[in-house]
Amino acid sequence: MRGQKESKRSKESAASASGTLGDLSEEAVAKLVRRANRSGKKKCENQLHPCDLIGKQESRPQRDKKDVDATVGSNALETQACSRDALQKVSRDAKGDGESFQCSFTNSREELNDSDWEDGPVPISNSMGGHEVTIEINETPDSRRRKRSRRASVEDKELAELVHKAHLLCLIARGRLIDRACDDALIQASLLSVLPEHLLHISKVAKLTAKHLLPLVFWFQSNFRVRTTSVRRSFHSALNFALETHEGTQEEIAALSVALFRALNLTTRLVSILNVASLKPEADKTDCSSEDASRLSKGIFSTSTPMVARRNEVPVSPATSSERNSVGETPQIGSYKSEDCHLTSSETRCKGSDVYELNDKMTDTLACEEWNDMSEACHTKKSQESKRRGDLEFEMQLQMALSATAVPTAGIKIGSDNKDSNSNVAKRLKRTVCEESPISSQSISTAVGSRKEGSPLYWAEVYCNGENLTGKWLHIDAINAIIDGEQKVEAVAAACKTPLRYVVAFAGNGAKDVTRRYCLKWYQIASQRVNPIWWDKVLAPLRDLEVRATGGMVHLDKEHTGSSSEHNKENFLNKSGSAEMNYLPGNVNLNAKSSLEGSKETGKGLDVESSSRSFEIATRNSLEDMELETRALTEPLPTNQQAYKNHHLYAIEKWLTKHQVLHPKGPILGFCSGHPVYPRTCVQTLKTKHKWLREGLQVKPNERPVKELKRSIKPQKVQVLEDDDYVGGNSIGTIELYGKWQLEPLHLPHAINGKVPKNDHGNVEVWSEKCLPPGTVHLRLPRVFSVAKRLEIDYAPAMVDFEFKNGQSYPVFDGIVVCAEFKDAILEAYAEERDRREAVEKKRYEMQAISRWYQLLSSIVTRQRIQNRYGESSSTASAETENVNSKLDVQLGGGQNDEEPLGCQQGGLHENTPDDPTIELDNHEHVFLTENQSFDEDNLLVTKRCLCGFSVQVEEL
DNA sequence: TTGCGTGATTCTCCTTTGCCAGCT
DNA sequence: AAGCTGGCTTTGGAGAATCACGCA
Repeated sequence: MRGQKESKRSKESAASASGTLGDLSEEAVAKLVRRANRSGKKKCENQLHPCDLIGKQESRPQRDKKDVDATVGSNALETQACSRDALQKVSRDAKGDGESFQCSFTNSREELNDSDWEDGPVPISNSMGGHEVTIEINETPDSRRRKRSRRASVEDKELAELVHKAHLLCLIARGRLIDRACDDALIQASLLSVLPEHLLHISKVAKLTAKHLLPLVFWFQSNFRVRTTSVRRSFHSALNFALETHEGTQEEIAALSVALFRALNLTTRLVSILNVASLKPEADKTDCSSEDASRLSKGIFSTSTPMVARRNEVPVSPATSSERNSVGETPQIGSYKSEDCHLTSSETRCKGSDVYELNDKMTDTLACEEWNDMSEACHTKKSQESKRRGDLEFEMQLQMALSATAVPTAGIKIGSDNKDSNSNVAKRLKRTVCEESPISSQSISTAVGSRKEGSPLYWAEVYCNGENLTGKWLHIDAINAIIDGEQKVEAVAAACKTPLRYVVAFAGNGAKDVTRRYCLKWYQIASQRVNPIWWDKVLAPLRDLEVRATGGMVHLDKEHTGSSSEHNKENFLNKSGSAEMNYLPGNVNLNAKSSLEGSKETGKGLDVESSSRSFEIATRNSLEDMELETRALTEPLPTNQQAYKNHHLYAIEKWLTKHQVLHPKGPILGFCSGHPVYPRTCVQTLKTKHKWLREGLQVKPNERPVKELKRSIKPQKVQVLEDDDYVGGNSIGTIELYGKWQLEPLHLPHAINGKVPKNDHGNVEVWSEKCLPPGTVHLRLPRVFSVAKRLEIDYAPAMVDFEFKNGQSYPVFDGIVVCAEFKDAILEAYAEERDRREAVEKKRYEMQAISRWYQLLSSIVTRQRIQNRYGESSSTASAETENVNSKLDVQLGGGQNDEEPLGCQQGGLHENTPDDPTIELDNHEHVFLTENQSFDEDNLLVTKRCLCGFSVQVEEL
């Protein structure tokens, strides 16, 4: 079983290793669709639209041991029909679109789970048919226990990973599409045509800095606004429309800003957070409905931003903000202050309640969009009546927030029927929305951010050669007029519950992962990202394209380079360091390591310090790689212990596994809850002697085991172990573990005089090439041992693995190990043997064919004889026989020139009228006399004839 | 709200060198 | 008679991973 897994893994890795981006995506999508189709049947049973709930409960009243007392109205049939339709729709979705399938599924499950909001009796009034349906659910005391969700199986995880990968590829494709649109000459020219003349000079600035970009960004932000509604059309035409109306989705406005920067000859990237489906099964369950609903309507990227007006609300601009303040809007949620520019975008952008109500309804409506074909009635009912407690709480939050901030509530439309319940809910609400807060708190209320709305998803990066002496990619969010706010992105995204797992910069139809620039807590997202090898393979071709588009040479001024590198380093440290971050990993040489890894990755990496001595020119790309690598190595120490469990940089002893040890035990980088923090590089994995042997290493003499583990002994094996010590330990029930520093290369005995050194079992363990005794070779050929035996050459069976069957391990052999000098002789003999075997096999095959032909012909003859004797009695049988004969004539007799796949025999069968009329056909036995047979030299066919006129053609072998 | 500790549950890894009947 | 093939009583325990819950 493990072997199968490994072969599967190796196949996958081989496919991914050799495949192009297209292959990778094709493979991932194909797998996904296969899985979706396969699991579709299984899961569809559980997938019911929320509107199916009643029907479901009706049909299975005892389900989950809940006592359901249902008075079913006359609409039961309608409900059942709805269920059927829903199921059919789900099946279609599963075949057509894996993602929507999953989302719909999750969505429906979420709805199901929402029934868990209320405990105890739940009266549900059904207004559809005028009949009341009352369902009382009495939960048993241990129902909470049972609610524990089933843990994700391996299959679920694989499916989630496939969805994740496919989604990533889709998002990358989308990003490239937008990036291409940003390069459109017409759009760029149009943008330039509306740009004030004084801003055109920015393209001539020699040393571009954030300050130069400030007026441009302000102008853009005041002239373009974001709306949430989008029309289904191609992105390019949508972009044109947005340009025309100065209004568009966040995606479009961000693209326009990038196009504008590019039109001004600024090296610009479009940066996007790839808000991808979770890698872990059902992790998105709770927020799938809103998120996916927005995705469904707005394309793959959802569009929203925290600081912009919604819907068709009057755009917020610096020019108009004062007016708006005068009518009561609050000061704003999100203003960033640039370190360099002290830029403040102090605008009033509190989200109007009507807007949010719209969003709520939109969300619900859109979530149902997938379903609305199924049942209009169900849909209507849902959208009108299924306001959940979360929605009510949210509305109350808004109401309280607005009253607190004196926003006119005229536009707020909270249903009067909900007011009572709202007041109850409101008692529990202590937070207010839109409260003013300092910038450090990111100015985003978590109450608002509790939804995924409002997360920054798009921005631009402009290369400013005047920044940091060596140049710098500058974060510019033109939608919100934020410059150099890269440190804030993570916090804002976190506040909006948008995981910052992938931040990708697009340029020149390529892409580059720049997540490191925006993410300080890498350890938190590392586990949520896809396998880095796969990700690197996907991005590799795109990275080249991106480098070609944005790469440029950076002249490092010798006078300043040293100081600039120091400055950079300090800058990184200051940005990434926290109060607890007083140490760097002691054995990590920042420059050396980052340079090394940067070089590995790009092949062009240059160390700033070394470059100050030997190079004056570095590429932008290499400098950026170095910056990102430096960030990777200078993460602040996490403040919670559990983060150290799988942290890539740091470790605390408490969270080491039993096979891990700290060596050397130091330096201590800091403390977390009193536990000393060590560099992860100090963590060494321990293995038994036997395990090291498999890697071609052996323990040095006189080395003591670092650790001894107790070993559980199976009862039936105690006896065995009493007689023979376990291979990894020197005493019963103990496993001795050694570290890598206690090892040396494996020294195996040499093969002498053609004798292969064998182990106690008379074989050689070949875990890898390193495990072969010097002077020997491993011949992995089937039955090669017989050749060696025949030649009387010493050999040893090569044991390559263990197979676990029936509770026992059995060795798996593959080929033999022989002395190298016999290799050629054995291979030669093996080839001869193989030829001989093939010849024998061929002969056997031909004989078999002849035998089968003989059987066939005999049966035909017998049949013919019977036909001749009894044929008159049955005209039907006669017709049949005639039919058969005619076919045979064509296939056998008449088909002399036809190709015969067997190629060994070809026969013609001719039942003619007897030449000699005296011959009795009834008891006649065919006799083929030699003088009557003829030989066709061209076709090598012998025609044998009987006196009765019967002839057979046989191919001469 | 976040983090920690604990307990419950589930999953994964590790284990490790036949034997025999029937068929060719 | 020798060699090959395939089926057997298809483990079970430890530890890792994950989740829920209470508490601070």
